[in-house]
Amino acid sequence: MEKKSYHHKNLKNDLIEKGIELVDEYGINRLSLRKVAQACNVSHAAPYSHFSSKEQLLQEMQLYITNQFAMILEDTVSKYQNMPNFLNEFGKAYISFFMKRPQYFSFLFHQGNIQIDLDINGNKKSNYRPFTIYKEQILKLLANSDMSQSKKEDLVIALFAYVHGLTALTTMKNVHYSHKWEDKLDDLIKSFSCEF
Amino acid sequence: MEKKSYHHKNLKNDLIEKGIELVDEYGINRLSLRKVAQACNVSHAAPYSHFSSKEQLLQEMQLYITNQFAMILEDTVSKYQNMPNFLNEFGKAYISFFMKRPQYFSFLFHQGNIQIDLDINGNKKSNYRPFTIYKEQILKLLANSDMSQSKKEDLVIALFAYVHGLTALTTMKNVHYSHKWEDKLDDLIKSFSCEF
DNA sequence: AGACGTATCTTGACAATGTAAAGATTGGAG
DNA sequence: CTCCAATCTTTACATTGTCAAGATACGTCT
Repeated sequence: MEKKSYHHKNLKNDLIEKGIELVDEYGINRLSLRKVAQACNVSHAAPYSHFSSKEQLLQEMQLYITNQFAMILEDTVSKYQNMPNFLNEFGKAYISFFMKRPQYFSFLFHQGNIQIDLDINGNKKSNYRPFTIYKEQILKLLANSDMSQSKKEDLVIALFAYVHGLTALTTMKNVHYSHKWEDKLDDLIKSFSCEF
Repeated sequence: MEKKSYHHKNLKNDLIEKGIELVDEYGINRLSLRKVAQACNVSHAAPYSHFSSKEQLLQEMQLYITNQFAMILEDTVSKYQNMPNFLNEFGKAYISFFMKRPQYFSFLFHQGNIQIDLDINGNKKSNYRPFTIYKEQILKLLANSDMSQSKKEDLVIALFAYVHGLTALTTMKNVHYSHKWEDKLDDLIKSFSCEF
Protein backbone atom coordinates (compact mmCIF):
# COMPACT_ATOMS: atom_id res chain seq x y z
CA MET A 1 0.00 0.00 0.00
CA GLU A 2 1.38 3.30 -1.05
CA LYS A 3 1.04 6.07 1.47
CA LYS A 4 -1.28 8.49 -0.27
CA SER A 5 -0.84 12.17 0.13
CA TYR A 6 -3.71 14.15 1.47
CA HIS A 7 -4.16 15.92 -1.81
CA HIS A 8 -4.86 13.74 -4.76
CA LYS A 9 -3.98 16.44 -7.26
CA ASN A 10 -5.94 15.20 -10.23
CA LEU A 11 -8.97 13.76 -8.56
CA LYS A 12 -11.64 15.19 -10.82
CA ASN A 13 -10.26 13.54 -13.90
CA ASP A 14 -9.48 10.37 -12.01
CA LEU A 15 -13.03 10.07 -10.77
CA ILE A 16 -14.31 10.40 -14.30
CA GLU A 17 -11.93 7.81 -15.71
CA LYS A 18 -12.25 5.31 -12.85
CA GLY A 19 -16.01 5.76 -12.99
CA ILE A 20 -15.98 4.93 -16.66
CA GLU A 21 -13.86 1.86 -16.01
CA LEU A 22 -16.37 0.66 -13.45
CA VAL A 23 -19.27 1.23 -15.83
CA ASP A 24 -17.37 -0.63 -18.52
CA GLU A 25 -16.83 -3.56 -16.21
CA TYR A 26 -20.02 -3.79 -14.17
CA GLY A 27 -22.56 -1.54 -15.88
CA ILE A 28 -24.23 1.58 -14.66
CA ASN A 29 -26.62 -0.26 -12.37
CA ARG A 30 -23.91 -1.46 -10.04
CA LEU A 31 -22.05 1.81 -9.96
CA SER A 32 -22.01 3.84 -6.77
CA LEU A 33 -20.34 7.11 -6.00
CA ARG A 34 -18.64 5.52 -3.04
CA LYS A 35 -17.12 2.77 -5.14
CA VAL A 36 -15.72 5.32 -7.55
CA ALA A 37 -14.26 7.24 -4.64
CA GLN A 38 -12.80 4.06 -3.23
CA ALA A 39 -11.28 3.18 -6.61
CA CYS A 40 -9.48 6.52 -6.42
CA ASN A 41 -8.27 5.86 -2.87
CA VAL A 42 -10.26 8.73 -1.57
CA SER A 43 -12.93 9.17 1.07
CA HIS A 44 -16.57 8.68 0.13
CA ALA A 45 -17.40 12.39 0.22
CA ALA A 46 -14.37 13.58 -1.70
CA PRO A 47 -16.19 13.66 -5.04
CA TYR A 48 -18.34 16.48 -3.71
CA SER A 49 -15.39 18.80 -3.97
CA HIS A 50 -15.59 18.42 -7.73
CA PHE A 51 -19.16 17.41 -8.52
CA SER A 52 -22.34 18.68 -6.98
CA SER A 53 -24.01 15.29 -7.21
CA LYS A 54 -23.66 11.79 -8.53
CA GLU A 55 -25.75 12.87 -11.48
CA GLN A 56 -23.20 15.53 -12.32
CA LEU A 57 -20.35 13.05 -12.31
CA LEU A 58 -22.32 10.73 -14.54
CA GLN A 59 -22.89 13.56 -16.99
CA GLU A 60 -19.21 14.35 -17.16
CA MET A 61 -18.43 10.69 -17.65
CA GLN A 62 -20.89 10.62 -20.52
CA LEU A 63 -19.32 13.69 -22.03
CA TYR A 64 -15.89 12.13 -21.73
CA ILE A 65 -16.99 8.94 -23.47
CA THR A 66 -18.89 10.86 -26.07
CA ASN A 67 -15.88 12.98 -26.95
CA GLN A 68 -13.60 9.99 -27.23
CA PHE A 69 -16.17 8.36 -29.44
CA ALA A 70 -16.39 11.48 -31.59
CA MET A 71 -12.65 11.42 -32.12
CA ILE A 72 -12.78 7.83 -33.29
CA LEU A 73 -15.55 8.70 -35.69
CA GLU A 74 -13.59 11.64 -37.00
CA ASP A 75 -10.69 9.33 -37.70
CA THR A 76 -13.05 7.13 -39.65
CA VAL A 77 -14.31 10.14 -41.55
CA SER A 78 -10.87 11.24 -42.61
CA LYS A 79 -9.97 7.70 -43.60
CA TYR A 80 -13.00 6.84 -45.73
CA GLN A 81 -14.28 10.31 -46.52
CA ASN A 82 -14.16 10.09 -50.28
CA MET A 83 -14.65 6.40 -50.77
CA PRO A 84 -17.86 4.96 -52.13
CA ASN A 85 -18.39 2.75 -49.10
CA PHE A 86 -18.04 5.63 -46.70
CA LEU A 87 -21.48 5.36 -45.13
CA ASN A 88 -21.06 1.66 -44.49
CA GLU A 89 -17.70 2.13 -42.87
CA PHE A 90 -19.00 4.95 -40.79
CA GLY A 91 -21.96 2.90 -39.63
CA LYS A 92 -19.70 0.01 -38.78
CA ALA A 93 -17.41 2.29 -36.81
CA TYR A 94 -20.40 3.57 -34.87
CA ILE A 95 -21.66 0.12 -34.02
CA SER A 96 -18.22 -1.31 -33.35
CA PHE A 97 -17.50 1.28 -30.73
CA PHE A 98 -20.39 0.10 -28.61
CA MET A 99 -19.86 -3.57 -29.38
CA LYS A 100 -16.45 -3.31 -27.78
CA ARG A 101 -17.98 -1.65 -24.72
CA PRO A 102 -21.57 -2.84 -24.48
CA GLN A 103 -22.14 -1.21 -21.11
CA TYR A 104 -21.57 2.22 -22.59
CA PHE A 105 -24.71 2.12 -24.65
CA SER A 106 -27.26 1.93 -21.87
CA PHE A 107 -25.11 4.20 -19.79
CA LEU A 108 -25.22 6.91 -22.40
CA PHE A 109 -28.78 6.57 -23.57
CA HIS A 110 -30.80 5.71 -20.57
CA GLN A 111 -29.95 8.46 -18.21
CA GLY A 112 -31.72 11.10 -20.25
CA ASN A 113 -28.71 13.37 -20.43
CA ILE A 114 -27.86 12.99 -24.09
CA GLN A 115 -29.01 16.01 -26.08
CA ILE A 116 -29.60 15.73 -29.80
CA ASP A 117 -30.76 18.33 -32.26
CA LEU A 118 -32.36 16.55 -35.18
CA ASP A 119 -33.05 19.67 -37.20
CA ILE A 120 -31.08 19.83 -40.37
CA ASN A 121 -29.70 23.28 -39.68
CA GLY A 122 -30.38 23.27 -36.01
CA ASN A 123 -28.41 25.28 -33.51
CA LYS A 124 -30.01 24.00 -30.36
CA LYS A 125 -27.70 22.77 -27.66
CA SER A 126 -26.56 19.26 -28.34
CA ASN A 127 -23.92 17.34 -26.43
CA TYR A 128 -23.81 14.21 -28.56
CA ARG A 129 -21.18 14.95 -31.15
CA PRO A 130 -21.39 11.52 -32.79
CA PHE A 131 -24.81 12.42 -34.11
CA THR A 132 -23.67 15.83 -35.20
CA ILE A 133 -20.83 14.26 -37.14
CA TYR A 134 -23.16 11.75 -38.69
CA LYS A 135 -25.52 14.50 -39.74
CA GLU A 136 -22.76 16.61 -41.26
CA GLN A 137 -21.33 13.74 -43.26
CA ILE A 138 -24.66 12.72 -44.71
CA LEU A 139 -25.45 16.27 -45.65
CA LYS A 140 -22.09 16.57 -47.31
CA LEU A 141 -22.87 13.50 -49.37
CA LEU A 142 -26.17 15.07 -50.30
CA ALA A 143 -24.68 18.44 -51.12
CA ASN A 144 -25.10 18.00 -54.85
CA SER A 145 -28.41 16.23 -54.61
CA ASP A 146 -31.63 17.90 -55.66
CA MET A 147 -33.44 16.28 -52.77
CA SER A 148 -35.60 18.69 -50.78
CA GLN A 149 -34.36 19.92 -47.44
CA SER A 150 -37.20 18.11 -45.77
CA LYS A 151 -36.26 14.83 -47.40
CA LYS A 152 -32.65 15.29 -46.47
CA GLU A 153 -33.64 15.78 -42.88
CA ASP A 154 -35.77 12.66 -42.99
CA LEU A 155 -32.87 10.71 -44.40
CA VAL A 156 -30.49 11.86 -41.71
CA ILE A 157 -32.90 10.78 -39.04
CA ALA A 158 -33.67 7.51 -40.76
CA LEU A 159 -30.06 6.53 -41.24
CA PHE A 160 -29.12 7.44 -37.73
CA ALA A 161 -32.14 5.67 -36.27
CA TYR A 162 -31.18 2.57 -38.18
CA VAL A 163 -27.60 2.51 -37.01
CA HIS A 164 -28.70 3.37 -33.52
CA GLY A 165 -31.25 0.56 -33.52
CA LEU A 166 -28.70 -1.92 -34.78
CA THR A 167 -26.38 -0.81 -32.05
CA ALA A 168 -29.08 -1.38 -29.49
CA LEU A 169 -29.54 -4.92 -30.75
CA THR A 170 -25.86 -5.76 -30.89
CA THR A 171 -25.28 -4.54 -27.35
CA MET A 172 -28.26 -6.22 -25.72
CA LYS A 173 -27.39 -8.95 -23.28
CA ASN A 174 -30.04 -11.55 -23.96
CA VAL A 175 -30.20 -11.39 -27.72
CA HIS A 176 -29.66 -14.76 -29.30
CA TYR A 177 -28.14 -14.68 -32.74
CA SER A 178 -26.43 -17.67 -34.27
CA HIS A 179 -24.15 -15.55 -36.43
CA LYS A 180 -21.32 -13.34 -35.45
CA TRP A 181 -22.30 -9.73 -35.81
CA GLU A 182 -18.92 -9.00 -37.32
CA ASP A 183 -19.77 -11.25 -40.24
CA LYS A 184 -23.20 -9.74 -40.81
CA LEU A 185 -22.81 -6.06 -40.15
CA ASP A 186 -21.88 -5.24 -43.71
CA ASP A 187 -24.92 -6.93 -45.17
CA LEU A 188 -27.19 -5.53 -42.54
CA ILE A 189 -26.07 -1.98 -43.03
CA LYS A 190 -26.52 -2.36 -46.75
CA SER A 191 -30.05 -3.57 -46.14
CA PHE A 192 -30.95 0.02 -45.63
CA SER A 193 -31.15 1.00 -49.21
CA CYS A 194 -31.94 4.59 -49.83
CA GLU A 195 -31.84 6.71 -52.94
CA PHE A 196 -28.91 9.08 -53.11
CA MET B 1 -58.61 6.00 5.46
CA GLU B 2 -60.07 2.60 4.90
CA LYS B 3 -59.21 0.02 7.49
CA LYS B 4 -57.24 -2.48 5.54
CA SER B 5 -57.51 -6.14 6.23
CA TYR B 6 -54.39 -7.98 7.14
CA HIS B 7 -54.50 -9.94 3.98
CA HIS B 8 -54.45 -7.97 0.81
CA LYS B 9 -55.74 -10.84 -1.25
CA ASN B 10 -54.40 -9.81 -4.64
CA LEU B 11 -51.13 -8.23 -3.70
CA LYS B 12 -48.92 -9.80 -6.32
CA ASN B 13 -50.88 -8.38 -9.20
CA ASP B 14 -51.36 -5.10 -7.43
CA LEU B 15 -47.64 -4.67 -6.93
CA ILE B 16 -47.07 -5.27 -10.61
CA GLU B 17 -49.70 -2.79 -11.71
CA LYS B 18 -48.88 -0.10 -9.17
CA GLY B 19 -45.22 -0.55 -9.98
CA ILE B 20 -45.94 0.01 -13.64
CA GLU B 21 -47.95 3.12 -12.83
CA LEU B 22 -45.04 4.52 -10.89
CA VAL B 23 -42.63 3.78 -13.72
CA ASP B 24 -45.02 5.42 -16.15
CA GLU B 25 -45.17 8.52 -14.00
CA TYR B 26 -41.66 8.92 -12.63
CA GLY B 27 -39.46 6.54 -14.60
CA ILE B 28 -37.51 3.52 -13.50
CA ASN B 29 -34.79 5.55 -11.84
CA ARG B 30 -37.03 6.91 -9.13
CA LEU B 31 -38.77 3.65 -8.46
CA SER B 32 -38.17 1.87 -5.18
CA LEU B 33 -39.60 -1.35 -3.86
CA ARG B 34 -40.74 0.45 -0.75
CA LYS B 35 -42.69 3.04 -2.72
CA VAL B 36 -44.48 0.30 -4.62
CA ALA B 37 -45.33 -1.41 -1.35
CA GLN B 38 -46.56 1.87 0.07
CA ALA B 39 -48.72 2.48 -2.99
CA CYS B 40 -50.37 -0.85 -2.22
CA ASN B 41 -50.89 0.07 1.45
CA VAL B 42 -48.62 -2.67 2.55
CA SER B 43 -45.46 -2.89 4.62
CA HIS B 44 -42.14 -2.47 2.91
CA ALA B 45 -41.19 -6.14 3.16
CA ALA B 46 -44.52 -7.51 1.97
CA PRO B 47 -43.38 -7.82 -1.65
CA TYR B 48 -40.96 -10.51 -0.56
CA SER B 49 -43.87 -12.87 -0.09
CA HIS B 50 -44.40 -12.75 -3.84
CA PHE B 51 -41.07 -11.79 -5.36
CA SER B 52 -37.65 -12.95 -4.37
CA SER B 53 -36.09 -9.58 -5.15
CA LYS B 54 -36.75 -6.19 -6.63
CA GLU B 55 -35.25 -7.49 -9.84
CA GLN B 56 -37.86 -10.19 -9.98
CA LEU B 57 -40.70 -7.73 -9.59
CA LEU B 58 -39.23 -5.59 -12.33
CA GLN B 59 -39.09 -8.58 -14.62
CA GLU B 60 -42.72 -9.40 -14.03
CA MET B 61 -43.64 -5.79 -14.65
CA GLN B 62 -41.76 -5.94 -17.92
CA LEU B 63 -43.54 -9.12 -18.87
CA TYR B 64 -46.87 -7.54 -18.05
CA ILE B 65 -46.16 -4.49 -20.20
CA THR B 66 -44.76 -6.60 -22.96
CA ASN B 67 -47.85 -8.78 -23.11
CA GLN B 68 -50.20 -5.82 -23.18
CA PHE B 69 -48.07 -4.37 -25.95
CA ALA B 70 -48.23 -7.65 -27.84
CA MET B 71 -52.02 -7.61 -27.68
CA ILE B 72 -52.13 -4.13 -29.13
CA LEU B 73 -49.83 -5.20 -31.94
CA GLU B 74 -51.98 -8.23 -32.63
CA ASP B 75 -54.97 -5.96 -32.95
CA THR B 76 -53.01 -3.93 -35.47
CA VAL B 77 -52.11 -7.09 -37.33
CA SER B 78 -55.68 -8.26 -37.65
CA LYS B 79 -56.77 -4.80 -38.73
CA TYR B 80 -54.18 -4.14 -41.43
CA GLN B 81 -53.03 -7.65 -42.16
CA ASN B 82 -53.85 -7.73 -45.87
CA MET B 83 -53.50 -4.12 -46.72
CA PRO B 84 -50.57 -2.80 -48.76
CA ASN B 85 -49.53 -0.35 -46.06
CA PHE B 86 -49.41 -3.03 -43.40
CA LEU B 87 -45.75 -2.67 -42.54
CA ASN B 88 -46.08 1.08 -42.14
CA GLU B 89 -49.08 0.77 -39.88
CA PHE B 90 -47.39 -1.89 -37.86
CA GLY B 91 -44.29 0.23 -37.43
CA LYS B 92 -46.40 3.20 -36.41
CA ALA B 93 -48.27 1.09 -33.88
CA TYR B 94 -44.96 -0.04 -32.43
CA ILE B 95 -43.60 3.46 -32.11
CA SER B 96 -46.87 4.95 -30.92
CA PHE B 97 -47.09 2.59 -28.01
CA PHE B 98 -43.87 3.93 -26.58
CA MET B 99 -44.56 7.53 -27.52
CA LYS B 100 -47.62 7.41 -25.28
CA ARG B 101 -45.55 5.98 -22.46
CA PRO B 102 -41.97 7.19 -22.96
CA GLN B 103 -40.80 5.81 -19.63
CA TYR B 104 -41.59 2.28 -20.71
CA PHE B 105 -38.86 2.21 -23.32
CA SER B 106 -35.86 2.61 -21.09
CA PHE B 107 -37.56 0.52 -18.47
CA LEU B 108 -37.90 -2.41 -20.83
CA PHE B 109 -34.63 -2.17 -22.67
CA HIS B 110 -32.09 -1.08 -20.16
CA GLN B 111 -32.46 -3.63 -17.47
CA GLY B 112 -31.08 -6.44 -19.60
CA ASN B 113 -34.05 -8.71 -19.04
CA ILE B 114 -35.57 -8.62 -22.51
CA GLN B 115 -34.77 -11.79 -24.41
CA ILE B 116 -34.87 -11.81 -28.18
CA ASP B 117 -34.17 -14.63 -30.59
CA LEU B 118 -33.14 -13.09 -33.88
CA ASP B 119 -32.81 -16.36 -35.74
CA ILE B 120 -35.32 -16.76 -38.48
CA ASN B 121 -36.53 -20.14 -37.28
CA GLY B 122 -35.16 -19.83 -33.81
CA ASN B 123 -36.63 -21.62 -30.85
CA LYS B 124 -34.50 -20.10 -28.15
CA LYS B 125 -36.26 -18.64 -25.17
CA SER B 126 -37.56 -15.19 -25.91
CA ASN B 127 -39.82 -13.12 -23.71
CA TYR B 128 -40.35 -10.17 -26.01
CA ARG B 129 -43.41 -11.09 -28.03
CA PRO B 130 -43.52 -7.81 -29.95
CA PHE B 131 -40.40 -8.81 -31.79
CA THR B 132 -41.69 -12.32 -32.39
CA ILE B 133 -44.86 -10.89 -33.87
CA TYR B 134 -42.86 -8.53 -36.03
CA LYS B 135 -40.72 -11.37 -37.28
CA GLU B 136 -43.69 -13.58 -38.07
CA GLN B 137 -45.48 -10.88 -39.99
CA ILE B 138 -42.50 -9.98 -42.11
CA LEU B 139 -41.84 -13.61 -42.90
CA LYS B 140 -45.46 -14.02 -43.88
CA LEU B 141 -45.09 -11.12 -46.29
CA LEU B 142 -41.99 -12.79 -47.71
CA ALA B 143 -43.57 -16.21 -47.95
CA ASN B 144 -43.86 -16.08 -51.72
CA SER B 145 -40.59 -14.32 -52.24
CA ASP B 146 -37.59 -16.07 -53.72
CA MET B 147 -35.31 -14.25 -51.35
CA SER B 148 -32.81 -16.49 -49.60
CA GLN B 149 -33.38 -17.45 -45.98
CA SER B 150 -30.31 -15.54 -45.03
CA LYS B 151 -31.56 -12.40 -46.72
CA LYS B 152 -34.94 -12.75 -45.10
CA GLU B 153 -33.31 -12.96 -41.74
CA ASP B 154 -31.27 -9.87 -42.49
CA LEU B 155 -34.38 -8.03 -43.50
CA VAL B 156 -36.23 -8.95 -40.31
CA ILE B 157 -33.37 -7.66 -38.23
CA ALA B 158 -32.96 -4.55 -40.33
CA LEU B 159 -36.62 -3.59 -40.22
CA PHE B 160 -36.89 -4.20 -36.53
CA ALA B 161 -33.68 -2.34 -35.81
CA TYR B 162 -34.97 0.62 -37.74
CA VAL B 163 -38.29 0.79 -35.95
CA HIS B 164 -36.55 0.22 -32.66
CA GLY B 165 -34.09 2.98 -33.35
CA LEU B 166 -36.82 5.38 -34.32
CA THR B 167 -38.61 4.52 -31.12
CA ALA B 168 -35.48 5.27 -29.16
CA LEU B 169 -35.29 8.70 -30.78
CA THR B 170 -38.94 9.54 -30.28
CA THR B 171 -38.85 8.63 -26.62
CA MET B 172 -35.63 10.39 -25.71
CA LYS B 173 -36.05 13.32 -23.38
CA ASN B 174 -33.60 15.84 -24.76
CA VAL B 175 -34.11 15.37 -28.44
CA HIS B 176 -34.95 18.60 -30.17
CA TYR B 177 -37.10 18.27 -33.27
CA SER B 178 -39.06 21.14 -34.69
CA HIS B 179 -41.68 18.87 -36.20
CA LYS B 180 -44.28 16.76 -34.53
CA TRP B 181 -43.37 13.13 -34.78
CA GLU B 182 -46.96 12.31 -35.58
CA ASP B 183 -46.68 14.31 -38.80
CA LYS B 184 -43.40 12.74 -39.85
CA LEU B 185 -43.63 9.12 -38.83
CA ASP B 186 -45.20 8.02 -42.09
CA ASP B 187 -42.49 9.58 -44.21
CA LEU B 188 -39.75 8.36 -41.92
CA ILE B 189 -40.93 4.80 -41.92
CA LYS B 190 -41.18 4.87 -45.68
CA SER B 191 -37.58 6.11 -45.82
CA PHE B 192 -36.58 2.57 -45.20
CA SER B 193 -37.00 1.30 -48.69
CA CYS B 194 -36.35 -2.37 -49.12
CA GLU B 195 -36.94 -4.72 -51.98
CA PHE B 196 -39.82 -7.10 -51.46
C1' DA C 1 10.62 33.04 4.47
C1' DG C 2 6.38 32.94 7.10
C1' DA C 3 1.44 33.58 7.72
C1' DC C 4 -2.93 33.12 5.85
C1' DG C 5 -6.90 32.01 3.06
C1' DT C 6 -8.97 28.79 0.19
C1' DA C 7 -9.41 24.70 -2.36
C1' DT C 8 -9.31 20.00 -1.37
C1' DC C 9 -9.97 16.01 1.35
C1' DT C 10 -11.77 13.39 5.75
C1' DT C 11 -14.95 12.27 9.31
C1' DG C 12 -19.32 11.71 11.09
C1' DA C 13 -24.07 11.76 10.55
C1' DC C 14 -28.73 11.04 8.46
C1' DA C 15 -32.45 9.43 5.47
C1' DA C 16 -33.72 6.24 1.82
C1' DT C 17 -33.25 1.80 0.07
C1' DG C 18 -32.87 -3.52 -0.65
C1' DT C 19 -32.99 -7.46 1.93
C1' DA C 20 -33.05 -10.97 5.60
C1' DA C 21 -34.95 -12.98 9.95
C1' DA C 22 -38.42 -13.53 13.23
C1' DG C 23 -42.93 -12.90 14.68
C1' DA C 24 -48.10 -11.91 13.87
C1' DT C 25 -52.37 -12.88 11.37
C1' DT C 26 -55.60 -15.44 8.84
C1' DG C 27 -57.71 -18.40 5.42
C1' DG C 28 -58.53 -23.03 4.50
C1' DA C 29 -57.75 -28.17 4.75
C1' DG C 30 -58.44 -32.00 7.68
C1' DC D 1 -62.55 -26.75 15.72
C1' DT D 2 -57.66 -27.19 15.18
C1' DC D 3 -53.66 -26.48 13.10
C1' DC D 4 -50.64 -25.53 9.17
C1' DA D 5 -48.94 -22.75 5.72
C1' DA D 6 -49.33 -18.69 3.16
C1' DT D 7 -49.30 -13.91 3.74
C1' DC D 8 -48.16 -9.76 6.00
C1' DT D 9 -45.57 -6.85 9.78
C1' DT D 10 -41.76 -5.59 12.54
C1' DT D 11 -37.15 -5.17 13.40
C1' DA D 12 -32.58 -5.01 11.99
C1' DC D 13 -28.53 -4.28 9.01
C1' DA D 14 -25.52 -2.99 5.07
C1' DT D 15 -25.23 0.10 1.17
C1' DT D 16 -25.92 4.36 -0.77
C1' DG D 17 -26.34 9.62 -1.77
C1' DT D 18 -25.79 13.74 0.54
C1' DC D 19 -24.64 17.28 3.90
C1' DA D 20 -22.03 19.69 7.56
C1' DA D 21 -18.04 20.37 10.19
C1' DG D 22 -13.37 19.79 10.67
C1' DA D 23 -8.45 18.70 8.94
C1' DT D 24 -4.76 19.45 5.55
C1' DA D 25 -1.87 21.63 2.33
C1' DC D 26 -1.16 24.50 -1.75
C1' DG D 27 -0.42 28.98 -3.55
C1' DT D 28 -0.22 33.85 -2.66
C1' DC D 29 0.84 38.10 -0.46
C1' DT D 30 3.60 40.66 2.19
